Amino acid sequence: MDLLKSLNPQQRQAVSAPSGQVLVLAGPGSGKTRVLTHRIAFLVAERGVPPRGIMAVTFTNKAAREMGQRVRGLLGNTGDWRPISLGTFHALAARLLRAEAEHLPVGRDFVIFDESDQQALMRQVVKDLQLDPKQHPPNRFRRAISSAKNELVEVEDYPSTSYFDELVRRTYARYQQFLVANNALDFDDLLFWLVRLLREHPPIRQKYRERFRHILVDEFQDTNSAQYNMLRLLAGEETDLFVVGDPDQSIYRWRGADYRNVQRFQRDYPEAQVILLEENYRSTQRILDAAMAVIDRLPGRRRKALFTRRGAGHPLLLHEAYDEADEAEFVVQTIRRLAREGQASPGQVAVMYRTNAQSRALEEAFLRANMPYRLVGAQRFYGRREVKDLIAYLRLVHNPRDQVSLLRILNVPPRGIGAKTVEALLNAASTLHLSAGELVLALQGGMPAELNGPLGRRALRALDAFGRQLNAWREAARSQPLVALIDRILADTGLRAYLEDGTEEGQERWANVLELRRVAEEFSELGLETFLEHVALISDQDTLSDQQEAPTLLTLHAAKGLEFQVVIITGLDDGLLPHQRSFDDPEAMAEERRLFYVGLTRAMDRIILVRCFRRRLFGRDEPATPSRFLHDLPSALLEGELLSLGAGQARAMDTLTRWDATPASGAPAARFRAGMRVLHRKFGEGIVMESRVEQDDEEVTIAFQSVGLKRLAASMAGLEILDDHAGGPTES
DNA sequence: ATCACAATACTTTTT
DNA sequence: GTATTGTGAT
Repeated sequence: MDLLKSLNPQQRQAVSAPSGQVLVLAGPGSGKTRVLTHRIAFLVAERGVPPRGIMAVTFTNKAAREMGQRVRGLLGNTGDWRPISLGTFHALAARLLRAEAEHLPVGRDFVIFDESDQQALMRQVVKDLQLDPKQHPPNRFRRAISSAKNELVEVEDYPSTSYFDELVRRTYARYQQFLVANNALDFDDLLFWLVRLLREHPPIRQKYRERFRHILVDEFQDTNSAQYNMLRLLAGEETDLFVVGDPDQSIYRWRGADYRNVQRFQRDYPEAQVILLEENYRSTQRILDAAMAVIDRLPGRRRKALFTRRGAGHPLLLHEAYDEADEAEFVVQTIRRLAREGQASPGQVAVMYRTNAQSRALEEAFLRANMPYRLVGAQRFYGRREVKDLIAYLRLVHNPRDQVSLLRILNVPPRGIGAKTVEALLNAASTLHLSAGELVLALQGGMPAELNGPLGRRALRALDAFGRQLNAWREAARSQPLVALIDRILADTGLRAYLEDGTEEGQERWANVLELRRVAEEFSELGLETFLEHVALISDQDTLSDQQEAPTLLTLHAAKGLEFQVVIITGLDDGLLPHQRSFDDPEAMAEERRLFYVGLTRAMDRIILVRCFRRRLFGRDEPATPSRFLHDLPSALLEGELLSLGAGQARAMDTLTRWDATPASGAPAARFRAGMRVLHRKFGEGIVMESRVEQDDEEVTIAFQSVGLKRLAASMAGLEILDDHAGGPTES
């Protein structure tokens, strides 16, 4: 039949495999997405499976959307079409949990806490338990609890084998209490609670087993323990389970993903059919050879012989730049050149990097060259303060028990509710056994004694006014479309005037608010709850628009599942890729290697690798050495000046060690020198340890008798020179 | 209560 | 280089 005609024998075998358990181990570019979409279409068209009975789980929402479109394309839009359930584990869990909310400690209107909400909550926990946040960074607890949840470890089961673990145990318990009080679940809870629900309520489990007779999972190597357990619970004897993955592309271990789920699957389902896809339809052979040279150094894996019929192709190009700016400039020029020579249009080029911070230099170069670009990264938008603020308003309207959101916006823009007032409010709320949000809502002119006592008239009036607004918004949420609610909030709070402070930045902030409003317009029919869920579960990849004819800038992680004609990987320095934080952990180093492998295998025709001698890290220039992964690439596959001890390296060393006494022209001469005795109006007397001339100021490090070492900006500090015993010019 | 500036601490990757 | 917290002045 038509569906199978365009496939190779292995793909065909997978697509038409009998219902049961199927594990497809697919190399990069082997058409695994095609296999999945064809399998779904095959089930519907050939086996007569109702689309409603199919659950397909992808890694990102974008992948889910695309898969839906592709399946629709294969089936044609005729007939009585009902949408297939497609989604990510988190979106799926959120949906099922809302449907079964009576079994949860939170209401069906729960909100989803993202990482920054989790952090805010954890700060409250640490404060509540009277721990010193300096000594016990809330973030460490957050992380420990997150991995515990991913491993399905309950609070009671958390080991207390060390002092730290004991603290985690305590914070974990309190953190969960706080979440419930906020009527909120965090990312990890979504999975954890669903597993619990399915485990403890056989009727519910049975219901979904009957509903979803076919479950398909993409990117199976990046599932974590909770997800795997969820899968096992959802799949009964009768379920057709079809998972696709590539252990070599597992890059989310740090988030709890465990590629050993692939082995676990084979152990748990010994009958499962295993199908291998090795033929590559994406890359040229040189690219595959390079990728294999990198990945084959990993021990204990099943080797894949990747091959293609696309021919040898171009060698990989290696370039060493001087610094980040130079690196970025090279990237821009290369894209220009490729376009000029007709090799690749800019829209077919991807620029990849290990850390988000690296995008800055690149963006600057693109802006300077007046070249448009697409930046993948939801953080950039949804992480912005003003965007988060507006979302917090909406969340509070939807769920007044959300204290994290309440505290976030209670005084933004300033409305006369300061720290004292907040404290009194929280105390009163806990005495009255209400959430702070509910208390504010209940005020309506009548003040309980708990607030009347400690607070002055002005503060009471401010709280009351806010309560009235919040009530009005809740009414608007019930009766009016989402955008009307947003407009009402914006008008009532005067957010625009607050944001637009006359600076360019202020304009941009307001523009971001409008952009969020525009996104909300698309959710007018779906409503507030769906909108909030969307913004909570949105992924980086989701922000990649596919229309523009511009190069794509993205992290290597975000590149998973994508392909480009030309891939430029920047920052191939040791410490960046592999990242320094992975050095002492072999498993983490293996993951860095797989990450590089993922980047390489995104390319269809060309790979360009770039690194630089000096890199700005921590705001300071540091020398960099070439990535150790570069040494694994056979030189036969490479083109361009060789790394390490080439002429360039010698030049760099020279630059690094040369004594340069003459300050750059235009820079002010240093006023302070090591050894000087100086007087500071607050810190008193001290001795200058070091002085560095910055852009148009001087950064002085001074040892004070009173407070020890301080680093100050000379122009701000108001230093008085007592005497000048300095020996000579100080240079770092 | 609010602002402005200064010091501090932290940046791997993200659903 | 950035986000958040802390401090002193108004």
